[in-house]
Amino acid sequence: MATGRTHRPATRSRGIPEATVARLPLYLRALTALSERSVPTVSSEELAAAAGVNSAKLRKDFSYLGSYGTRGVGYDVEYLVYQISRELGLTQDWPVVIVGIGNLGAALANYGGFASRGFRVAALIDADPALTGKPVAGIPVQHTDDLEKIIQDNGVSIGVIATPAGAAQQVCDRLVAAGVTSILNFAPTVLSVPDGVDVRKVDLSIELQILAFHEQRKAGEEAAAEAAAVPAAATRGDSADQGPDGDVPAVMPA
Amino acid sequence: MATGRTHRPATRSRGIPEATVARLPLYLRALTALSERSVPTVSSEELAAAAGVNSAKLRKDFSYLGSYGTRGVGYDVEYLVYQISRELGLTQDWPVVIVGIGNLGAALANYGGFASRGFRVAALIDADPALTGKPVAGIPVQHTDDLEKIIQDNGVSIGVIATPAGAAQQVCDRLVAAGVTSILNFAPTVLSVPDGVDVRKVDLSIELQILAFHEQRKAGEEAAAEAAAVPAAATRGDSADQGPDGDVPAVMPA
DNA sequence: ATGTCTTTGTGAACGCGTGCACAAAGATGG
DNA sequence: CCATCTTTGTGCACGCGTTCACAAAGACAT
Repeated sequence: MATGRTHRPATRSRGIPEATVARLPLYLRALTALSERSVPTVSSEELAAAAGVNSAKLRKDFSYLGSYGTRGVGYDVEYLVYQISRELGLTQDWPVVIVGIGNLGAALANYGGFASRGFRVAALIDADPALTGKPVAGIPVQHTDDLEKIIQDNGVSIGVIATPAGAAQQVCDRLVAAGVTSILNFAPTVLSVPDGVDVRKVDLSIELQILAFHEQRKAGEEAAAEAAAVPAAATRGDSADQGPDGDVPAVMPA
Repeated sequence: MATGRTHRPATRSRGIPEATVARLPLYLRALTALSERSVPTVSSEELAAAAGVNSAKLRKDFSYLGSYGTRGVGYDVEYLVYQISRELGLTQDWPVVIVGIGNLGAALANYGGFASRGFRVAALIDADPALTGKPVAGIPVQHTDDLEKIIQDNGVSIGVIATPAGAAQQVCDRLVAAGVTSILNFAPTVLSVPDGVDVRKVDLSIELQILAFHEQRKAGEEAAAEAAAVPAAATRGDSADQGPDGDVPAVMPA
């Protein structure tokens, strides 16, 4: 899960809870897969399993959208695909610009999951003059100098920042000034934006750090379990073992 | 924010709430920046601003770790960096393998944010024989056939999946069977894993879809505001306008 | 038409996370 | 040594999200 949210606190957009909105794309993906297999209807139980959530939660989520199911039968797959798409705004075309065409930016430009969901990469932008004009994923890279013009000419309202951390805030400011109101930020920085602009953050190293935390805890529990398996008077209690629970005061400096 | 969690429900690992764990890397980043500027101490207010959170939340988060502050002064930067690093398990070395060396995998291999936090890319693995032996980010790509041996020889417990969706579950199963217990998944699929294995998911298109939802809502509100600005009897109420609130029944099929 | 069976939609209870507001703790100056 | 000032640590209340459990609704067979 990408972390960071920077949303208006809890605006309950049109009555749909934020947590539900975050799951709609999940349901949509599962439904699309069913649709491709020409499955006509699906029960909340089946769909929930496919999306990896609790069925009660799924039903409650759908209840915020309306009463789209048929009791005793389930949900019509095609109909639900359409309803969720419409709710998410995917029935319209969203031109997107990607700023910062390094490894990550190039990967994003090549990512297939965008086009299939109404997102169109309108332009790639980079500050390096050596890149200007070079095609990436079939689209020529344009120079940062033209950022404002590109945004306005294409009516772009969603921007993706894949620059180094140092450049992110500056790029963000220019995007916002040019009219962008939603930003997906891959740079490891906290962006400050005016009210009315949404920022979502994806941070790869944060995800790994969270995994490391749980990994460490698992290792600690294992060690504790092993220690507990040894009846009583094993080699223990002496060196505090510096396990993840080695809560040594470590000498407060200053 | 990467979405998807697939964690044990609410195990309150060692008493530290999951939400707090997710913010620790944020604090750590801000603190590291301060440390590089040789700032000796920082107040909860300042640090909270730098990390983009509420200061009360930050203090409560830290209170789960222990009483590491000094009233009237603030927190010692170096000390706190150490404590959070230790808590997250970043004081030890975490060998990581990346499976699937396409655009995204290559971007991840080149990502600098790993090495600086105790993560070491132990190996790159891909199923394409044409890639085998080719260096990416200075590391030669190895073939999927050797996956199990690589995991075991390097004592890897964290795996990153950057393969196409179709291959993800199979790769996941092999990783888990070989001993991996934490997985960061970039493939757009729900992975099923046995108990005791943590999966975190990062899905680029989901993030964009959530932004699109809010973007659409903003456009709708704007339109509504404009309509409201016109006193009363404007051209309205006729075609339902098909705005984001055009909740047309749309003819239930089936 | 009536009964049975399946599955939805939701009321209600509960738990987690957030933020306020303040008392306790320590620094600092006289 | 005392007063004042700053900043932490936390008790408390509130709201969101999750889950249970069940009544209502419709399909389907007889």
